[in-house]
Amino acid sequence: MASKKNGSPNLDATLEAFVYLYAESRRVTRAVAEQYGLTGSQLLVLKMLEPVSELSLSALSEGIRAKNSTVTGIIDRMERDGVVVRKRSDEDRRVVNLTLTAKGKKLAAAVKVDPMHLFRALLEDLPESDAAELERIMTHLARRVRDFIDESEAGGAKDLGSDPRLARLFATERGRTP
Amino acid sequence: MASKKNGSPNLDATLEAFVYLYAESRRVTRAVAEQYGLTGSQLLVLKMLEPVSELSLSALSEGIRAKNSTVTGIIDRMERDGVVVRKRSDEDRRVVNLTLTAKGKKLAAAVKVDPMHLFRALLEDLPESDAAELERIMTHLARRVRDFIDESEAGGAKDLGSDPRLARLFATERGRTP
DNA sequence: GCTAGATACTTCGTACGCTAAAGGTTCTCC
DNA sequence: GGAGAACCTTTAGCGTACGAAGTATCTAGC
Repeated sequence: MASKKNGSPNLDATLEAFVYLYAESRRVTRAVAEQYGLTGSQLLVLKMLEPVSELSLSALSEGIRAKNSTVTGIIDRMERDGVVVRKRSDEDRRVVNLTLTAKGKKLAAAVKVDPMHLFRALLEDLPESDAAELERIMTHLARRVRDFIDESEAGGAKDLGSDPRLARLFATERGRTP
Repeated sequence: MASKKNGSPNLDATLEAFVYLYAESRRVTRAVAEQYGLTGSQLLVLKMLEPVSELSLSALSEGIRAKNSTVTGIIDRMERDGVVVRKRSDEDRRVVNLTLTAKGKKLAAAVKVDPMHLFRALLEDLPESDAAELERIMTHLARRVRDFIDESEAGGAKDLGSDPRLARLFATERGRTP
């Protein structure tokens, strides 16, 4: 059932499922965030700040994989809404630390969901052996991607799109049907 | 290695991997699209139009899970760039059908990559049994999410965020550590 | 045939995310 | 003390996204 006759599993089905889950997770995250007057990114930031006392803007940028200037804007709006406050660090006065306000903490506690909670609920319904398999495979995939990206960036190729290794990875030498 | 002592697999690791793959896939898609003067959404549209002779704007909207007014804008820009053309349907003159121009087709052929191609390459490197397992589990997950969403929407709950069933799914009754 | 309502799409207004480039402040290290 | 690095903000511009309102067209029901 999971394999095709010719012995190779149906990658397209896996990819399709992945794409679908990816698209739907965005929608759901957005819908949930909206209930609390937040955007998807803001919910993400809220949940990243919740467990820590404070976090620098750069650290946050890295966490949500966005540029500093993007995060500045997101934090501007969250500060305007009284959810978060900026505070200059005393150790290093270049650094801006972010903390949730009382309102922000209350909000974070009210949103009893991390962005991927729908999947968490579904994962918890999986047979245990499946969950174990999935964990093993997914973490393996993530590690491979991470290694690849790290390697790319260490090589100084800041523009991922023009990385020759990416081009190689993306080249359709296996001749998938067009 | 895949299970924790108490018998339940480590869902957090799976989720973390998923989130990571999700974020990275966005970045990579974007980077690849950029090489061809496209945005991520435009690449998606291109690849959706490539295999068909024409597609209505509504059908496309549904395909990429966006609203008509959003897609109108995306198509505006792609038409401006000479990649795609609009044509009123003859059967139903309300309908606008979309077709790739010669330039669009050439572009689609040049971008030998669907947005998830990085993952395809990685998946192809997986041991076959893993790929089979992953397919089974992922399609199962996707089916469950899809059923859930369909059911939600059939019930007339257009605002997903306020769907009581979602709220239930998202409720942290299992008491994850905050 | 004609009207009421549904459907397909566009337009408009608003907000957000994202980037590159340039600039201010502060730190570090020689 | 000075050069350069690190952290953050500002600015300008584009693309994405949505809801609400508007136009054109189709379909049912009378």
